[in-house]
Amino acid sequence: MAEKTKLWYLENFNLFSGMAQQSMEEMNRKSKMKTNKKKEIIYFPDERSDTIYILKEGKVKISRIAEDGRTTTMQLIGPGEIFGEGSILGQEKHENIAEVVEDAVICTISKDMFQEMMKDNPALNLKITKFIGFRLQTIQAHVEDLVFKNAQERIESFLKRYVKNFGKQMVDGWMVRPFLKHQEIADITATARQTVNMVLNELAEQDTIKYTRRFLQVKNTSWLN
Amino acid sequence: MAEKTKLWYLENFNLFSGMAQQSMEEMNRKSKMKTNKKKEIIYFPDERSDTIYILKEGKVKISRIAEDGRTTTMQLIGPGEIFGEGSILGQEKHENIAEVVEDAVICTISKDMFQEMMKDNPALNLKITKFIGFRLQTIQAHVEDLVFKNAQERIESFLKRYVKNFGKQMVDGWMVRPFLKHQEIADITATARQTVNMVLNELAEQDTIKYTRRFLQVKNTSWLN
DNA sequence: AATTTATTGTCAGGTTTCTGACAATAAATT
DNA sequence: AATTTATTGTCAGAAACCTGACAATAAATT
Repeated sequence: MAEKTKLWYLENFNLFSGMAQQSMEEMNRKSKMKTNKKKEIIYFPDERSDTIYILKEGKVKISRIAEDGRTTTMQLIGPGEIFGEGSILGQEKHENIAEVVEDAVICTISKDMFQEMMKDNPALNLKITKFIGFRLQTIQAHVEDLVFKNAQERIESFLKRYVKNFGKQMVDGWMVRPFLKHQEIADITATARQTVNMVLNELAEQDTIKYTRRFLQVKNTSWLN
Repeated sequence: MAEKTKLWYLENFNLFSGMAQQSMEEMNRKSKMKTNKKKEIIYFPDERSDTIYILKEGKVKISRIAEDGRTTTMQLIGPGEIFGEGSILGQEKHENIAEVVEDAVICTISKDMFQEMMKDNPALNLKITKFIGFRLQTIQAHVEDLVFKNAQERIESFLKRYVKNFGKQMVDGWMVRPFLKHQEIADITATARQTVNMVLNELAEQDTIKYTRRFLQVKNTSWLN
């Protein structure tokens, strides 16, 4: 496999699909690419937000911490998504923590340069706009889940989304690897670790899923809806 | 008091402050103004979203309904705020219901015209951008409240926000009028009507607030933080 | 003013889900 | 391979809050 240059990443990015060659090279000049290991923190709450981040590989977790130390995950960012979008929405500071949960390749570009590019690139502008709209919808769906669904339903519908977003279809159902710790699922679904354990084993019991600490396999595909 | 023309409203709108006279008149031509009575529905879920709404007077409630009929309020829109912003974020359909909860004066403009205006009006563009960022923050704060706060805390912090947003400062504390039904507060805070009742009476007990069905008064101002 | 309707007040279960505690297992380290 | 550490499995008890039921009060209607 050929070495992956930053331009290679940018070109394979649907955010930039259809962008002129010239703009592409401009983006390449103006952005930086970095590899971040698991557990690295990309930004903290209260840190100034003047950068936007584009994730090419890996996973990043966007979360919040309460004063008493409790934690909740707002969203999991996967390849092809941007984060830190608050910077282009005029937010001075980050409210969230962004932490790498699977070794990541991240492109960064200063909000000023990005906005400059958006100004004379309507296609990019439109894509960002749609992305923001999508983000807004996602968070509203999160609220809806918290209000209308019970713990078991929240856990199940998260698992479904997780598999659809990050899994691969195989002969014997869907497969995601690596899997998450129960505590991580609990943080995402606003439940307790023990409840996650219970739901997971119930699903395994009825042969809907099979899992170890390393992978999650959905055996009964119709469960995915 | 002079009759309120639409132009009068537009000019007193901070969304358009600093806008050129010419653009102002263009906006006036392109938008419509309407008065909506309490309980009128501005839009339903699944309705096409091709309009943006600017609220000058009154209150509008943005909410969601589950299949089983349960309801939750995502936000209360007050004078000076826009809603239906999904239209300019590329969302085909509304996910929410927008319902007038206090007789309202609403300006509407088609998303196409609005985007046209944004294109050659950087100041307007910036304001909308910031507004969207603010909306995103608000919803994230909603998630945070649901996860970290218990029912009592959610109700209290909603009351504080409500008073700060919609109340007037008086010699003897803050005053909001009209007040909300307990069920409405329950819908906003994702609690039960009876719990709202309990919290409200507890606060009245300790002389923090005083309320009837018509108004809410905060007697102990330090409670507001 | 009398009557009807809507909203608030109160209370007793009942449910859901969390907490804490510890054992069992798997993974990582030595 | 043996030992240490991290994660998962299991359970009992507790807390928070909801549900349902009905009475009391306020508002709206006649």
